[in-house]
Amino acid sequence: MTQPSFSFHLRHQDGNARAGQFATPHGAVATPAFMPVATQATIKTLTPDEVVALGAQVVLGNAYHLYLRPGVSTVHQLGGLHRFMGWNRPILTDSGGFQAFSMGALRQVDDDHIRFRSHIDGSEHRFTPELAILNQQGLGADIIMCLDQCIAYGADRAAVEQAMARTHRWAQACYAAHYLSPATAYAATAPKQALFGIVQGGTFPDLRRQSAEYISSLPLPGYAIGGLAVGESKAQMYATTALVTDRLPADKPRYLMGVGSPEDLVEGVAQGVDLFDCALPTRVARNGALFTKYGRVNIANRRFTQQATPLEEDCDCYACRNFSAAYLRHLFRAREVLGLRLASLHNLRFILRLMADLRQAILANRFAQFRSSFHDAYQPTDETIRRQQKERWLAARGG
RNA sequence: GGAGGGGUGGGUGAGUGGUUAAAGCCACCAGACUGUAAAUCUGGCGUCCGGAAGGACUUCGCAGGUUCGAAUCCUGCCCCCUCCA
Repeated sequence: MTQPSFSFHLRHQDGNARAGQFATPHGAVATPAFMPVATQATIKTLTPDEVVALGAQVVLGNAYHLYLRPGVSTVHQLGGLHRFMGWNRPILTDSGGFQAFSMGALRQVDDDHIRFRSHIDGSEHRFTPELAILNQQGLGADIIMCLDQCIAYGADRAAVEQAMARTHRWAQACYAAHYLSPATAYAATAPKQALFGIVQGGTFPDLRRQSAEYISSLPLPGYAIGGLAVGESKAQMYATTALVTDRLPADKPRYLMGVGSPEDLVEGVAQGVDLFDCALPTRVARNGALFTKYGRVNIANRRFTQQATPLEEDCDCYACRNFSAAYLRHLFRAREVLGLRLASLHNLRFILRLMADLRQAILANRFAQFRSSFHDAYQPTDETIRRQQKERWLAARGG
């Protein structure tokens, strides 16, 4: 399917890391890029102007949440998602497949649909590939996603294979619905939307290979890697990412879904990923965890009580340019809403600046140096250290 | 002066003979969060040893007493609150 408005230009490659440009009807996205998450048509606590000022080029909305509330037709009648949320740049919507994974007891997955109960009022709904496409056409995002089945880490091979097979069938059905039978209620928006496919396969190398090959055989303008960052080790996640990007076409954007943390973004870029989205920076910000170049800190900790200087002296975010770490700590302890906003501004600025720095490093052919100096400074969290120790211990024990 | 009520771990507040180192909430101290059911969740919170399991010791205004055993019962003292005068 030829969609000239969605051209991807690979500007430069340094090792496997890529710097490119992805065109959409609402403007171009310089990659590698991070998409802040606006599940319910808002980056929680921030205005679109603020999000633009942070350096975001594209944001992610969620078709499942917006389908339940306020409803796809409502958004459509109000002029589409861009106008509804006051964001006139590119938007990507997720299909709702991930909610079938994350909402546990409320859903049931069958071969041709996902059935779920609304977390809002308990009412029953179902998504088929065709409905997932229809919903996303109604919302009108620039990039829409195939319905897929994300499966938990630790599931046995048969279950992972089954989920992968469904994902493949659904991808074919989504492709057909979006590109081959456009006579839907929202036919006018469809040509202005790029549909991305999603690779699944858990952490089984052969399944991932198989999935990457199948999904990339569909003539789509971009390909995503799903089902990662769901509990597997970072080593597995990075290895799986590398294995998949190796088999995706070089001339199309690659999108690693649901990633990530600063260190994961650097590693994703190193494996040749172009697009990322993640709730982590903003969610964690609202819970008081802030990124610094030396690692993550909890701003509510006692050690910040008297810190008159900003959390990061050389950070150019609004919070660090105007307030002391002690003030941020105070806002969190006092449960003031400004604390949530300042923390979100800081974390998103940290991530978006990181992406810009990665892009510059690639263009200057110094990605490897950037990567290693980043990791030298950025210390993993206590929990990550504990996990790595456990993995080493299990590996040693297993021989 | 009279009548009544009450003093519990940082705060509040359960507990009225053993299952109580003492509920719950708050505060405090940490940790987690990856295609957002999240301004949420988890752990710790008398002292000492221990990674933990666990163990030792000291606690319920103060001092005595009854009892195998007391935050809980008795006596005295100190302090606080309410109402009446």
